[in-house]
Amino acid sequence: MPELPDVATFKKYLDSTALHQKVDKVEVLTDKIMNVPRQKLASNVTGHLFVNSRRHGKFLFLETDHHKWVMLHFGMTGFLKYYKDEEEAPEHPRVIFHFTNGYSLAYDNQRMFGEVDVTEDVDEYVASRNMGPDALDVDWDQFQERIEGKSGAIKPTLMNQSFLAGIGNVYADEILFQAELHPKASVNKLSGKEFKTVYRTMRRVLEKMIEYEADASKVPRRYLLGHRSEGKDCPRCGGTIKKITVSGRAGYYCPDHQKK
DNA sequence: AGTACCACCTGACGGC
DNA sequence: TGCCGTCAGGTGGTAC
Repeated sequence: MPELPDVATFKKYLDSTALHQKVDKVEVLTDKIMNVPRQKLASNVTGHLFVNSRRHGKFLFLETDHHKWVMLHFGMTGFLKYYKDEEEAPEHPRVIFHFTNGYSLAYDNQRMFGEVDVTEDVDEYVASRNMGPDALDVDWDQFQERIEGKSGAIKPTLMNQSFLAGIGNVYADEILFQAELHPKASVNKLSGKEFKTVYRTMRRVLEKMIEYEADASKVPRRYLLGHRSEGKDCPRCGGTIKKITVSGRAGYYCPDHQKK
C-alpha cells in the first residue's frame, strides 16, 4: 500500500529511469483516475522531457522542462514500471508515457483508487489538498508544536494527512508497535517523553523502510510487518497479535507491550 | 475537532 | 463447483 516509503521508492526508481527522457506520446487507458482532461495532460508533456521530481507525503510530482508538473497518486495498488518490451508491460496500466528512446513508463493501478493530475505549482497544490508537512520534513520542535493541543487517539492522528503527510495504516501500526504505544492511546494523555518516542520512532521507521525500499522481505524480523494478522506471535515480546478497529480502520497491535 | 460510517474499486478468500 | 459476503485500505464526503 503506497505510503511515504513506497512513494519514496517509486521516486528513486523514476529518477533512475524515466527522468531526462523525452515524451513521444502519452496514452490514457481510463478516465476514471484522471483528474485532468487527457488532452491537457497530453499537451503538457508531449515533446517535453521530465527533468525533476518531488514527493510530498504519498504524492509524487514530475516536472517537465517547461515547468509543468504531473501529479501521481497511487491509492492502494498503484506503482510505476519502466520497460521496453511489450511482454514486460504491467497488468493494469492506466496511463503510459512513451519516450523517444523506445521505453515506456506505465502508471499501473489495479484498484483505481488514485489519481493523475497536472499542476503548475506544487506548493500550491499541496496546500489546496489540505496536506500538512511531509512526515520526514518536520523537526522535533515542529512536531511538538503540531501535536500540542490535539485530542483523540494517536493512530488516527498519525494517519491524518493534514497533520503530517505520508503515514498510512500499515506504517502507523508499525510506528506504534515499535514505540510501544496502544493505537487508541489518547494524544492529550501522552507525556513529553512519549511524544519524543513517537517522533523518533516515526523517523526511524520511515527512514529504515526507505532503506529497505519498502520491501517487506527486507524488513527485520522484529518489525510488525510480516506479522500483521490476528493470533500471530509478537516478534518483540512473545505476546499475541490482536486485530482492532480504530476510527473505522483495521489495525494490528500487541496488547502485551502496547499499553494505553 | 474528532469519530463513525459510507462510497469508490478489484481480486482474493472463506463459508456454505 | 460456484455463488456470495467480506476484506483490503487511501481519500473524501456526510452526519453527529
